[in-house]
Amino acid sequence: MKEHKKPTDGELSILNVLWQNGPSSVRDVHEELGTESKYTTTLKLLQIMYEKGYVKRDDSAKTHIYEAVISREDTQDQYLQKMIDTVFNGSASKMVMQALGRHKATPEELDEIKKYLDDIDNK
Amino acid sequence: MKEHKKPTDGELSILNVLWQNGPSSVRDVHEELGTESKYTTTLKLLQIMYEKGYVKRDDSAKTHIYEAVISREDTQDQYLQKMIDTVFNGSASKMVMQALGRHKATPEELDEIKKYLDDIDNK
DNA sequence: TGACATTTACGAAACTATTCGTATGTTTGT
DNA sequence: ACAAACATACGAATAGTTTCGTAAATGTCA
Repeated sequence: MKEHKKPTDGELSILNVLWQNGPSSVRDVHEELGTESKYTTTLKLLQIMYEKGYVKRDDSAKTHIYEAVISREDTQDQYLQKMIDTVFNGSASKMVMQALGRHKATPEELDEIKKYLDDIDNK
Repeated sequence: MKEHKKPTDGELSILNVLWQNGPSSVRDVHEELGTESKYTTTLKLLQIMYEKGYVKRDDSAKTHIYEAVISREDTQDQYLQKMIDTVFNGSASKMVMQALGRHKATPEELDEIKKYLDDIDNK
């Protein structure tokens, strides 16, 4: 729940891999990314993320294993908060409605969201 | 509905002023921003935004007047789409529920969203 | 062992965004 | 007209991110 700075785009794509797959080697991450860029680029990024405290690593073996330290939810919250503040003038509801309007959520999704809203009310 | 690249943070803060206040001089924008940075920084940013086609300008008088070309809604959509894709794995409903979850929305806003959902149903 | 593959470490280039200093041009007021 | 105030143009410094080349260390296997 600490406050980290918002990860960069490159860092975020790596975090997505770590959140999805759990602790991974640099090579695992690199291949999962399926990126054009070189292996050492992924390595460098992970090293930077380590210095920033976004990931921890097990370097007891030759091949280091990296693991996300910041949670997906907290990171999502950081992005959400910033977007609400800077793009939607602080209005979460505007953002939500815009998202529902243009992305044509399925009826099932809309029902799910309604239920969710009712749950919030009944608390 | 054209496709521009996503504005940078600095550009976005300027666009917010232009959307809010309409066509404005550099000085108007600069003062409205209330930023620490110098006047020429705001000027430079606006000139760059002009080159990128984010704004148009009336330079018939000494003091140029800038006006947003890209719409607030389209820009919001660009940010939303990117965030949904990169942070919420493509799920708009996940994003919505996370946004509503952590007291980011007031009870009034929640009601507003409910109404909005009902409207969608009844059509 | 010795050649080869794999991995980390490190420095620097490339790119982008932001910031500002300075030069130059234009308007205003006396 | 002339000085002061204000505006734009422009180049360059700064800062952050991403990229990669190269070197050094470690592991593999015939």
